Amino acid sequence: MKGNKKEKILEAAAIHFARRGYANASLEEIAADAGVTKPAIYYHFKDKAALYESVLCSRLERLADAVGQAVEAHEAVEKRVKAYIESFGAFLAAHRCFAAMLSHEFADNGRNLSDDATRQLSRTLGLVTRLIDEGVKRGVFEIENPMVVQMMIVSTLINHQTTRTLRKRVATQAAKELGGVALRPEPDMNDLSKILAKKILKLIRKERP
Amino acid sequence: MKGNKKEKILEAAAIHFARRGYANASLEEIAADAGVTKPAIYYHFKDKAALYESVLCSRLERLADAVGQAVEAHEAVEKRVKAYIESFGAFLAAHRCFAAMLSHEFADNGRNLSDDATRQLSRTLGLVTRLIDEGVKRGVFEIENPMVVQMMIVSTLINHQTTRTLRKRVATQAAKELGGVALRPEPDMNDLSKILAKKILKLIRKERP
DNA sequence: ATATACTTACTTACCGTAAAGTAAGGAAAG
DNA sequence: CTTTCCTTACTTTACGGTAAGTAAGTATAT
Repeated sequence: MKGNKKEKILEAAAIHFARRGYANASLEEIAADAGVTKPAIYYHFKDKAALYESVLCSRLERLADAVGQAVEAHEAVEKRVKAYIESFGAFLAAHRCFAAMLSHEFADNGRNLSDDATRQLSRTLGLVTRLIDEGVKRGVFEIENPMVVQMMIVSTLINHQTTRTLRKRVATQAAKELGGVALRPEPDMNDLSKILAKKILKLIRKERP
Repeated sequence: MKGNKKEKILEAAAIHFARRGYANASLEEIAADAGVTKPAIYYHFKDKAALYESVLCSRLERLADAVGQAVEAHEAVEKRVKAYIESFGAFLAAHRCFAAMLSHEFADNGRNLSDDATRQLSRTLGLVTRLIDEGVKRGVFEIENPMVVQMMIVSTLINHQTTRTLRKRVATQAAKELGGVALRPEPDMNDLSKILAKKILKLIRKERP
């Protein structure tokens, strides 16, 4: 009898934390989905917070690694920014629960982020700021406030993923209201990150007349 | 003594719903902050959902009105888009709880949005899509997917407001990690919406060479 | 080889707390 | 003296967490 139950718990926990956020996810439901009882969770994890930490931190770490590697594969700052955005998008597309967990954490002002989680998150967020600074220093980028660009990249990517079904509901509502406005097709995550990368670069590229 | 307690309840509720989201806001705490007891809430509102609805819907309605009026004050599509973004930003700046409530709702996929709330939200979100379409039809804008632009505008504005303190924490963390990187000043909401409007217009404006 | 001791990986049954919601009654205003 | 507005005291439910027990396997001693 191997410890595959622990993996099952982690998988179920990711789904529930993504759907309801930390506080509203129920350990009983997580246990049920994992095919165990609640105390089995306490056998593997100290408490609810430790389970959450385990689920979230592993992903934050992998994200920071993935984005870091993607960026390092290029030399030119423009390519690096493009790689950042696209690899961020690819990661979110591949780990669907993760964007929702981050979204809850953002809404909660990081209430449940441990120091370790904060550190991993800052690895990812700090990188784009450094990239932009680098570009500005080299005279390739021109920008008023790098913070704004960071926000545009990160929140667009994350919200696109998490608000998918809500947007559909709102769009349906709007179509009904205005009568016969066609629902338009939505770009998937990889399309989005490509479009976004192009647009962001257009925004920050220094124009040389 | 007229029903000023009801107003107090609504104010306290807005703060708590903004901080913790619908499910995690406690009626007991709301009542305490409003200077009444919990059953007083039940005297004025049918249940928790009705209180939430009342808090959220009034703001969604006012937002849709404010943005609609700001847009109608202009003729040219470019000015209209600018007015949209800046009035949206101004509204968020003036109603600080509101962005956080929306943020929670986004993270929750609109789980607690009533039909009425969804309708009000779609008034605001649908408007920007129509503006962009209009611009494209008139040959002023050029764009691959209006959805992406909508996301960039709305999620940037909302997340900027709600993640303020989290960003500070992350930035502090990053500064410590890298040693001596200066914390940069953050734009306030009105600066942000002005910068954002300029950038978004730059993005979607059709270039005529 | 087999009995003993111990560990792993759980389960059943329970506790304390906090939350939504309610029943019943009281003060104050007209 | 009735309506409005609120309180005290309660019920119910769901949750995080725990105490205690147990089946199955492993290591050790004889």
